[in-house]
Amino acid sequence: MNFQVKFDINERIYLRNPENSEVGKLMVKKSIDLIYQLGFEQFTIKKLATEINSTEATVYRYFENKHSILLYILNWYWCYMEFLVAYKLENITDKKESLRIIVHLLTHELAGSESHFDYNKKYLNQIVISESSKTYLVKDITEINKNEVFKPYKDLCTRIAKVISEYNPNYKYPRSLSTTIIETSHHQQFFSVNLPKLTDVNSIKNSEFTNQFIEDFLFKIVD
Amino acid sequence: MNFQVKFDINERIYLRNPENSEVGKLMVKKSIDLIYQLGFEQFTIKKLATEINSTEATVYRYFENKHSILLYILNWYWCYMEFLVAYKLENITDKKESLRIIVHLLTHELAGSESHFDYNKKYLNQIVISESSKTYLVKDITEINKNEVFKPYKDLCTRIAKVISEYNPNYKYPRSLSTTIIETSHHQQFFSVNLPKLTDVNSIKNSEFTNQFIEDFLFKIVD
DNA sequence: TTATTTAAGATAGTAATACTATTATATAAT
DNA sequence: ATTATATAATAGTATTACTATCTTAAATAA
Repeated sequence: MNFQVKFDINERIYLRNPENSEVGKLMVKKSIDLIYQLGFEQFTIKKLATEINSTEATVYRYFENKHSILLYILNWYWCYMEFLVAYKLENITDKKESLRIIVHLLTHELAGSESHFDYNKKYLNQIVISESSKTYLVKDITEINKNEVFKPYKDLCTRIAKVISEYNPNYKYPRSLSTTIIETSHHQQFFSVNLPKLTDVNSIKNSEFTNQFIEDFLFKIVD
Repeated sequence: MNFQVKFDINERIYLRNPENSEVGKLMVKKSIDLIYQLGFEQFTIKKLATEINSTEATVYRYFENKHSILLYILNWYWCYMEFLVAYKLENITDKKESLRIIVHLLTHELAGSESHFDYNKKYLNQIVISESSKTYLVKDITEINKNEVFKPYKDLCTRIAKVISEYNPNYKYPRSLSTTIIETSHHQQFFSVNLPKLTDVNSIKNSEFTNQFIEDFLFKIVD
């Protein structure tokens, strides 16, 4: 079975919906490729324009600035992750198993077709790990937040918090625990690859290590 | 009682030691003020030069680029934090109490004189919360890490991990747990102020909330 | 005291970036 | 056939992250 999912990304993130044109779609896809390759700081609108055989002016007709492009990508990811959580938890009654599935989803690469039209899931995963905090660690966070651009992240957090509360209704910090496992899955994966002394990785794959670490601590907390 | 502490910051972070001159010291102090006020992205060498009544050329004689200035500030913080942990844990035999002290230190503002010569501790604290991850979430992390610029962070991690292992020698992930409580103290404080829906803050102060959350979380894991 | 070293200040300049504005052209809808 | 709309092409601005050079002031050594 194979299917595609589409999400309505918050209109206030873009000036013109990139989903509605070929250049627009190419723009987002190539942004993912470039941010993965160069890192967000070295990624520029000029480089993106060159990559899509177009001009800076065209890019600026879709996005106000490069921060908006990152936000767009992350919004897509948060929506996709929430969809995946909902999908994979369907018909699972065992709440322990539900939590295990969530941790697995958060710590492993997104599955998905690697077609030419699709976003590169491996790249997207790396962007989430290395760049996602740059969407909110900005001085004008309050202004940006007014546009509800973090709603998909909050929704994902809410959904996970709900499962935590169903598993243990007495646990006092379901939302904070939810964001902690999300953020921890990012920084432990980053550290285990780049600054391994900050972790306890051994020979196993970093995603597997992070999965084990988070599963271990999650159940110690909620049990 | 009042005393000052000095740390030998890794020589590879600066070109000329800012501690050895008045402009140098002023440069670091004003960088803290400006990064706090503007955020790291809006902070520029030009603005810093103007602030210290000097020129960009002078700043560049001390630091290669603005990333190095952030690294210098964070290195100072990590050294200071490790010193504080060592100092506050002196003569404490109860390991549970030791862990409580560590969590308190990580989640509360640094104490310290607010003299004109000292770094502004309130600002420094905010920089640690909002900007510290930008020291390592960069594409050239591998290159940068070769200069041992993250040694103070690793040392802090090692020291906390040691206390965790002394408390519970069977716990398998002391280093990862150590970095997790450090990083969690940052993002939960940030979220509780700026994106409170991602947390469970109520009316209490965000540092107090974060302290309670992490203490609860830590002891459920290591007990 | 004089000579030498050293750091800071003043000034200028470059390449890259994040935009904005304008016009011409191609395409699609009416 | 006309109109609306999007894109491409081009140009331009302000800011930034640097680099280079030259002068001046101060500290140090002979």
